[in-house]
This record gives sequence, C-alpha cells and structure tokens, in this order.
Amino acid sequence: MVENCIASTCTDCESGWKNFENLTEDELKYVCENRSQAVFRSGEIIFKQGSPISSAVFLINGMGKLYIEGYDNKKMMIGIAKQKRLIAGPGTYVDNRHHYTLAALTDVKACFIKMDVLKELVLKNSKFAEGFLIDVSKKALNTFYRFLSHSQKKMHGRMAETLLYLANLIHESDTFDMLLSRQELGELSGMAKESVVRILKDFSEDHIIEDKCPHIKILDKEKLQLISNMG
Amino acid sequence: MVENCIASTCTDCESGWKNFENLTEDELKYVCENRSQAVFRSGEIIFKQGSPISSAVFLINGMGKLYIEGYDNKKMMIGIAKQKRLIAGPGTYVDNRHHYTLAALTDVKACFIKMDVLKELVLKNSKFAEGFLIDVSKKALNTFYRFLSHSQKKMHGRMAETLLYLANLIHESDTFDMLLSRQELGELSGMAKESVVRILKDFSEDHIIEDKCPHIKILDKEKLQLISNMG
DNA sequence: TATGTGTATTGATATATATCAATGAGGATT
DNA sequence: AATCCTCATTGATATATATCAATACACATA
Repeated sequence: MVENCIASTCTDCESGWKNFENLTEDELKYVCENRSQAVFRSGEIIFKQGSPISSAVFLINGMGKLYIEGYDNKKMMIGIAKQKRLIAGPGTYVDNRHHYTLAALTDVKACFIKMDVLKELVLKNSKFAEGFLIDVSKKALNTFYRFLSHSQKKMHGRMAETLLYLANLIHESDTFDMLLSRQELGELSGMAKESVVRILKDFSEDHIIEDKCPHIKILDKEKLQLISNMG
Repeated sequence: MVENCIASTCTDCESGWKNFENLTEDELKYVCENRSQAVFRSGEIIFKQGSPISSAVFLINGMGKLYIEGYDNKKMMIGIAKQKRLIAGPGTYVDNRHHYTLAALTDVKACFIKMDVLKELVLKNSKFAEGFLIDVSKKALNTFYRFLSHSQKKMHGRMAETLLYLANLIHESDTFDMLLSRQELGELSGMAKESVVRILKDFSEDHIIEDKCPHIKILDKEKLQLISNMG
C-alpha cells in the first residue's frame, strides 16, 4: 500500500516525532523497516485501555481522543491526539499496558512502530533516550497542571482553559470547527454536558466567543485567558 | 561532617535509589563525590516551587510533603516523600524548575546530588537512563490515577484512598501516627478541613478506623478498600 | 494559674454543580 | 413527507461540598 504512505521512508516523513532527529541514518532506517500503517474511520478505537502496548502510534493525519474509562463507566478525556506527537502512554516503561484508550475523532491514518524497536534504540542511543525522557516529562507536567486546574478552578475557568487548549494547541487558530460533542467537551473539562451548554451560552452572551454550532470563534481571548487564570 | 552520614559512600547507602544499581562502581563513586547533606527541622522548606533544580534530593531519614501552591494560595499536596525515592520532579528535563515545593514534616536529613552529574550519567549509561525513564513513568502514572480519583470519586472514597495510601505506602502498617494536620489531609485528599473531620468521624462511628487523635488504627481494611474503590 | 495561639470540632448556611425530565432541532432512513 | 435517531438546550430540583461562625481543646508561654 505504498500509495497510503505520506513518505516512502521515515527520513522524509512530515508527521515524524522530533526525537527521531536524534537517531543516526541507520537507526532511522531500522525504525522505518519496523513500521506499519492503518486507516481508521471516525469513532473507531485505535488502541484500548488495558491492552498490551505493542507499538508506539503516530497519527499521519486526522485527530483522535485519548480517554480513560473510570469508575461507573465515566470517561475522563486526557486530550486530543494529532500529528508529530508520540502516543505511547506512561505504561510503556511500567507495565507495558495502555492506561487509556485512543479513538479516532475524524478519519485517521496512523503509523505504528514496534515498541521493542524503540526500547532497543533507547538503550543504544542515549540522546534518543534523553529525548524520550523529555517527552515523558513534558506529558507528566501537563497532566499535573490539568490536575491542579480541575482541583482548584471552577467550571467557567475550566471551560475557558479547554477552549484555549483547543484553539492554541490543537487547531492553532481562534476560529475552528468543534470536533467534540458537548458530552465530550464535558469529559475533557470535567463537568456534565448540561453545564457545558450553559457555560458556552454564558460566554456567547458575554461576546467572548461566537458559537454557531460546530463553528467556534474566539472573540475576546484576553478575557478568556483571564477567566481561565481563575474564574 | 562525616558523623552526619549514614554511610561513608553511596555504595553502602541504605537510603539509595534503586536505579543506582545500574551504575558501575566508578560511576557510583563519581555520584558519591558530588553529593552533600543537610539537616532540616520540621516545617522547613527543602526546595521551593519555581526555583531552579540544581540537585536531586533523597531523604536519608524523616518525611516531607510535596505540594503545589496553586491559585488563590490554595495548596494541593502531591504526596509524602520518604527514603529511597528520587525526588526530582518532572521539571528536570523540561524547564529545569521545581514545579512543587518540598517541606519537612519531621526533622529530616537530606542528601543532595548534583543534577548535572545525573544527567551526564543518563547520557553515558543507557541502563541508568532507562531506569530514570521508568521512574518518571511510574510517577506520571500515579499522578494520573490520583487525577482520575479526584475527578470521579466522592469525598468518602478519596479519604479512604488517602488513608490506604498512608497505611500501605508510607507507614507500611495499619497502625500509625498521623503526621498530617486535618488541613493537610484536606490538601492531600482534595477537600476542606471540616470535611476531613466529618468523614473521619463517620469512619470512626462505623468502626472502620480508630482515631485517637494523632494515633490512627485501621480496623476494617476491606471496607476501606471498598469505599475507596467507589464510595 | 492565667493567657494566648493554633488546631479540631460542631452546627448552620450558602453555593456550585449534577441529575432529572421535558422539549427542540438537524440529519439520516424509510 | 413521515419516522427515527442522536445531540443540544432549557428549566426544575437534588446533592455534595465549601464556607462561615462559634466553641472546645491542647499545649506553650508568661
């Protein structure tokens, strides 16, 4: 399925992970020989919480959602997955199990790289190991601050934060089409779907955002930031 | 101050980190040459959120608390620090800043190892790097599940979980002297101090624990576990 | 012994937020 | 066009939990 590939080798892959820059040409070739691709339709599960980690996943295009299924079947969304980011989860070096589920939010093309290969390279190439360490640390720090925000901010603050996350880090634009349902927005920001509706309405009435159903436009980013900082 | 040392070299240090086993004798000696010790009184701050990370910290004896100072001066306690565990925080490989504060809960003797030295060894010894990766991953996973628990459990469940944490992981006994005030217990379990009081009272009345003020005895661990699992 | 200071406890009240129930609106399928 | 869906919206209500205020207790200090 060569026509499925964006690039014929990892070397010129636009969707690659920054840490691959630390590999030698031979090592990169080795990675390349141990990858495979698959296409998922929107809604399909790419990997499931609890299952063993066989591969690291990269999205070539499309977006996914990462979520934990907790007590009482309640879901907690960790974040949105997109290109150029390693999706491997902290279980890789602990119990070799996925601790959350990755599901496609849009149609998705994904690249799988054998985890054994990456772990081998961690032991062979210390710069690569360091890159891995940086990656895991960054993600840990993110979780950390989301934890703090959920513990201490009220709903408006959390929703503002979530909108800024979507605008700044996911869509990289203040105008975007909301790919999450109200239910999912609730899972991401830690509230009931009805509360999401009410708060988005508040924001609209205060001219902080414009919400023409799937189409979102941030009108007053400073105010949104202010609310996020502690609203 | 040789009399302050538990061991004269890192090689026989009982308080050491598991990952030091991955070092060669020379490397361990190198670590040993780059350490220093200090004593802290209960209540004193060992390192402060926001300050640069110069060293990894190990507690030789005593206990500390790790906490974030968040919005509105509200504190969120991450956990209790004790021997044999690297206390370095996820900032080490991100921005070289402490993201939480470590304060002594009892009198504490602490060992400081230059972070530059550890980072150098990560690049030199890939098994050590892997050990570091495992450590960071484990901590990330812990934070993760505490996050989940705070988002989804109600107060009784969180308090039960906190008591089990103290018994199983910190004191390693079902009978122990509570080293945290009600205020601090609240910061650890994510609730107001008054709620802590009320819930501990509930647990006492239901004969799940015995609470003779600083002295805590877990009477019915199964029930506590049950409440923790989703109370 | 008196006085203070911090923490623990208790009850009353306020508030944020979830839950429940009903309605509405847009797309797909027949 | 009629019917199902699923999802969004709205209002009413319930509930968990925080906050406030008062008191009690323990321990240090004068």
